[in-house]
Amino acid sequence: MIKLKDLARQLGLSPTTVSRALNGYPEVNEKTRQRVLETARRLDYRPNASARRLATGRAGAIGAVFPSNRNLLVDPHFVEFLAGIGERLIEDEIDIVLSPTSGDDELASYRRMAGGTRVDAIILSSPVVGDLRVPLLMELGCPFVVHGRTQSDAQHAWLDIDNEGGFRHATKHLLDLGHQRIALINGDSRFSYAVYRERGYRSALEARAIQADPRLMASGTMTDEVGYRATERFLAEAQPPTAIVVGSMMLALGAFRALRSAGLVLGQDVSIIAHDDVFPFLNPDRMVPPMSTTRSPIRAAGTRVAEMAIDLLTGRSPGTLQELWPVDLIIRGSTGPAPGR
Amino acid sequence: MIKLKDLARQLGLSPTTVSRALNGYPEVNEKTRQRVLETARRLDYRPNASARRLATGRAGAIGAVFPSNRNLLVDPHFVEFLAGIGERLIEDEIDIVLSPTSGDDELASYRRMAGGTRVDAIILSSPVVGDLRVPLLMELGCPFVVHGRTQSDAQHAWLDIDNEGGFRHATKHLLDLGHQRIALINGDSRFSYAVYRERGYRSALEARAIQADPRLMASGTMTDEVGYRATERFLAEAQPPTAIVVGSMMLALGAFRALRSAGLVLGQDVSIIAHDDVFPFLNPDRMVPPMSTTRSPIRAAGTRVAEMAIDLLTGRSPGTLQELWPVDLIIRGSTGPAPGR
DNA sequence: ATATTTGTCCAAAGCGCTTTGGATTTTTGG
DNA sequence: CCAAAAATCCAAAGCGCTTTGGACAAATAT
Repeated sequence: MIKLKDLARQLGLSPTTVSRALNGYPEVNEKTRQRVLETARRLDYRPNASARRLATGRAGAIGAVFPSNRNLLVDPHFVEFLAGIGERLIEDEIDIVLSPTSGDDELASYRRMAGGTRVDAIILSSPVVGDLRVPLLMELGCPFVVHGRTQSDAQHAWLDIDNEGGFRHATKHLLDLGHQRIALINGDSRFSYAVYRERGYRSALEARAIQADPRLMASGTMTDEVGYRATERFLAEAQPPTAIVVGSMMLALGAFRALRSAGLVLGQDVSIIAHDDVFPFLNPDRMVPPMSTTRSPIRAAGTRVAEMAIDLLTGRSPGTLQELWPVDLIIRGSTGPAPGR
Repeated sequence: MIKLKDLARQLGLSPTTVSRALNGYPEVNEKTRQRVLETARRLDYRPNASARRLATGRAGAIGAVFPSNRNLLVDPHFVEFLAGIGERLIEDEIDIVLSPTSGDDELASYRRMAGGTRVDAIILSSPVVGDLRVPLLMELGCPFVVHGRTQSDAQHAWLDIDNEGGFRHATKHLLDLGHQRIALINGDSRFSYAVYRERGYRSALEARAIQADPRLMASGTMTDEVGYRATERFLAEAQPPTAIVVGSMMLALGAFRALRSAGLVLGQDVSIIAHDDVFPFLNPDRMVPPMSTTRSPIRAAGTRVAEMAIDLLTGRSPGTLQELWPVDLIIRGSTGPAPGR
């Protein structure tokens, strides 16, 4: 393994000059730089990452905590989001450092990451209501970006989608189609996005002076099964819903399954609008009937969040890095007018 | 951010002694060690990771390449496997460094990881037939463990499950139940595990002098959709199969869906045995009917592979780190005797 | 009693890179 | 043509830790 000093000796130059040539500093003759670059390539020189990190004080890595502890389920949303992060970070040759959490000491994982120059910044996803990680990271003084919002007033960088607006819009659309009893299958209510979504749902109903009915509301992990059971429960009601707003495509698959079991036709007997985070393996357009969705690619969010993390490192203040992305409503075959109208 | 020198001054000791006390070396008085440990905790001392890495020459991290490029699909298998890795690595406070791949220069990602002390070892998953990554890593001299096998004779560490045996066993079981036309829905045939599985399937058929029928064989990405389409195709045959061996639960879900669409009853008209990598969100026991499976938790494999990577770093030779795990066959309600028997 | 070992601790030399503060040469301006 | 400015390069001092090779005192052996 060749090192900088070797390379310098090889070239008859000082390590200083070689380092500068390699890192694009101006105080080196262009001809020399080319010579250095060429020789470095030829000798397959790879700078020692640790040494560079120590000298610069930058880790060249961004951290994320692997939330595999939460009921042992590795959320595909997180993974897709991570893929988005990766897409951006690779451009700057920045690594992703994953710190898996064992058990409940999730905060310890963050503490470990933030301390000791392991990473330059941390990306935090799926915040819960009153998330303790945010104050912790603020206290530790580690730069971080949140995917989602916390209710705290802390001035930190975040990127969120307009969950409230999206769900209000979806619910309003169903109301416009004449639906009166509209159910909600939400994500786990501890997560702050679920709170915003419920808020949007409720506000659309209230605008028509409709009282939200707890018997038509469910929440849980975003799995097929939860969607199935919730829908089953709704259909057993004396007055079952004619439309359902659903928090994810996985949940919607379960809901779809339950409808079919009950002999009901999607888009006719019951309408569904589901939130689509856009997974490569789950295309709402290719379903039968195609699924109406509120849409916001979570992968793109990851890419942008990574970008924001990089901005943070170049000195931008966290307060100026806050974005709320709109959510599209895309109407397809799974929504229709309320039956008998 | 307090550093070792500060801590030493604070304690009236030399940095040497403090370092040794902290790292558990014997040549330090037990009382002194306690005093150091206590003060370190009180002052919240966190050693600089880069400095330590530079001094020790170890990165304290293990690398994995994020295969998000392969048709943009982040495989849940990979994620669950990663979770298993994390489970083990956290015990030794070892990070996972994820290097996302952009486009087709996957090899470049490996090269980048292997060079420059970024990681101490690399974990390589889902090898394809004639995988180029293996010779590359051998050439680069970077320790690595493969999850799966390559057909090469290279003496490297690997952990694989007995895909061939598992699928032979499953197929044989169906034959024993009187099934004559047994289909196979396999994973993408470029992956070496798919090759082993097909081999197992074929050998069981051949043992009964049955010719494998290409019209009853399909392969592709492990998604619900692929499973659906493959089954649809099988059912359209003049002589449709009465049983299907399936490469994953996702594929099986699609197959199940197709059977239902065709008005067929799972476990009666058509039997299915699917390979179960054990996902927390997909329980074959809770399906209706429960799904018969060949079972091998991929998460546990991750944990063991991580362990092997650690062993590799403590000097064990790669050739002694090769394990083939058996695959259980678990019979549930989705398998029954061949119809009319 | 002295010689040897053992237990504790420390000074200083790295690890491989970046970066500060010149030194030396070349170019420019008057 | 000479002084000032610009261009080009370098020596050496870190970055914060680990580790080698003692130093010194206390315990043990001779």
